[in-house]
Order: sequence, then structure tokens, then C-alpha cells
Amino acid sequence: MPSFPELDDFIDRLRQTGHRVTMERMHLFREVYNQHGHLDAEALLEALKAKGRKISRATLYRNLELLAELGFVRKHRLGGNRYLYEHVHPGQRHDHIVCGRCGRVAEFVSPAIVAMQREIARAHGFDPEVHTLQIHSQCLDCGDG
Amino acid sequence: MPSFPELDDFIDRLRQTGHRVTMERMHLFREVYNQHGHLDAEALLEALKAKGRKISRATLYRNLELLAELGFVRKHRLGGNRYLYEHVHPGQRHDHIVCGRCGRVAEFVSPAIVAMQREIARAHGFDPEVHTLQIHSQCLDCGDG
DNA sequence: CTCAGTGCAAACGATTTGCAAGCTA
DNA sequence: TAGCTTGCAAATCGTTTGCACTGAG
Repeated sequence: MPSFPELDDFIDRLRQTGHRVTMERMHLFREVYNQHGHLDAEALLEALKAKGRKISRATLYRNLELLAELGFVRKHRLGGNRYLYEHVHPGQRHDHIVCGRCGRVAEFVSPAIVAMQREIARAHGFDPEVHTLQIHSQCLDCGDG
Repeated sequence: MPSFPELDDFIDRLRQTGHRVTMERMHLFREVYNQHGHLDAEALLEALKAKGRKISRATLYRNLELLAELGFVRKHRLGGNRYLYEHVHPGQRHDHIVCGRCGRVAEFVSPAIVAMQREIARAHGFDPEVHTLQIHSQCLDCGDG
């Protein structure tokens, strides 16, 4: 199984935190990092199954939670009923804009908006350093007008 | 049952759109408009029950959906697993900042952020006129440091 | 050899739906 | 009366959990 820097980081973190390095975790991690964009649990499960990597739904959810705790993935509720997961991009913080109809998600980076988030958080008793933002809109070609 | 302007509007809209004016709808509407802030279905159900207004869970959900369609309430998924509903305030558009720990929600109005939402929506093929925004943060006193 | 991790299936919580009965128009 | 609405209970959907088995260390 080919290795890559983030996978090695992950393995180190697992050891540091007293977790075991299991096949399931390796496969899941690779899948999350090889995919672009935002994936739900079902999509990951299918992708893994398609590659012959068996992993149960329970283990998938448990490990997505672990990956989030260890800071390797972010878990978003971008509308809809399911969580979407994305691997953390080193450095570039981005936010999301989502179509309320079809669920399409686009990423954007806006330092100006980040600055405002901080200010608003501060003004309302929230931690200015912890914040993610999402915009709910509608695709132009997604109907309604 | 005392009347108020929004309730009359609601009744008119019901008739215009070929819906019936039922007791359940009147009670739910009053409850939603008499409460401040963001309510979930369960809270509304209990509030109504406490006042002796019987309404079934199914009817509650069906009518919250109707209220949203008719533009009297907004339905938000502010994190968590349940939807929160709030009655539409005439005029003042606001957005939300939510604590990822305790779920506390604060409202804010920021014309500057609204302007940026428009721009970002436009830049990514979304409708600049349709957008709501939410910030996910953490209460300062809600732990973590 | 031990206990964290896994798979399975059952449990869960919020919301939705099918159907017979009730009530508005 | 006609058929939109309601209530009830069962069904869904995504996610979580209990428990006995498996495998990493």
C-alpha cells in the first residue's frame, strides 16, 4: 500500500494518541484524502467497497469521528440530512456556499468575510478564533427563475 | 381567539392559495408568532400541549412546512439534528451565529456581510438575491478554554 | 495475552408517509 | 356532500450503540 505524507502523519498521530493502526483506518484515510470535495458516509462506503476494501458502516462512522477529532477531516452539515466530510487542506481555510435545491457546494476564500466573522463572534460572546461559515443560496440554473 | 395583523395575513394567504383555515393552523401560527427566537418542532408541540391546544406531531410538521412555503416562517438547520423555525420579521433580514457545543444561537445584522454574500454568490453561479448565512463558532464560556 | 477495534444487527431521533376518520367550505 | 386535513401508527433515513468476536501491540 503506497504511502504519502499525510498518511504518515495520521499513523504518527494514531500512535501518539494511543490508537491502533488498523487496515480499516488506513483504507478510509486514503479514500478521504484521494477524493476531492465533500463526501458523505454513503459515498465513502461505496467507494471503498468498489475497491474491494471492506469496511462496515459502523466502523466508517466511528473512524470519521476519529479523523475529525484528530483534525484530519472537517465534518459539515451543509443543509440536507447528512453530514459531509472533507479532508483538511493544509493552510487554506475556506468556507462553503450551498445550493438549497440540488445541494451543490462551492468553496470560497474571503479574508474580508473572515475578518467580519471574528468581529461578529466577539460581539456576541463567541470565540473569534473558532468559526466556519456557510452561505445558503440557489444555483442560477437550478430553477426558480 | 384574539387576532393580530399577521394572523389575518395568514388567513388571507390560506384562502388565496386554496388552503383551509383550521384550528390547528391557527393555534400553530399563534404559537410561532408569540415566541421569540428559534424553536424546534418538539418545543412547539410542548408549548401547544401546555396551553391545551392539541395538535399531532404529523400535523405540526406538515403545517410548519406550509408556513415555510407561504413565507411566514424560515426553517434553518443550525447544526444539530433538528430544524429550527422562526417567524419572519418584517423588513429586518438577519443571519445567525451558532455555538457548536451548546447550540446557542445569536442573531446579527451586517450589511457588509450581505454585500459580500451577493458577490460570492454571483462569482460561483448562485443567485445573489437568495442567500442566508450562518457562522459556526463556540460560546466563550462554553468550555474548551 | 489483552483490550482497542470491528461487524452485525438492533436501537435511535427527527421527520415523513399511508390510510381511515373528521371537519371546512 | 366533497375532499382537504387530521391523527395514529408504521415507515424512513442517517447515524449511533450493544455485544460478542477479531486482531494489533
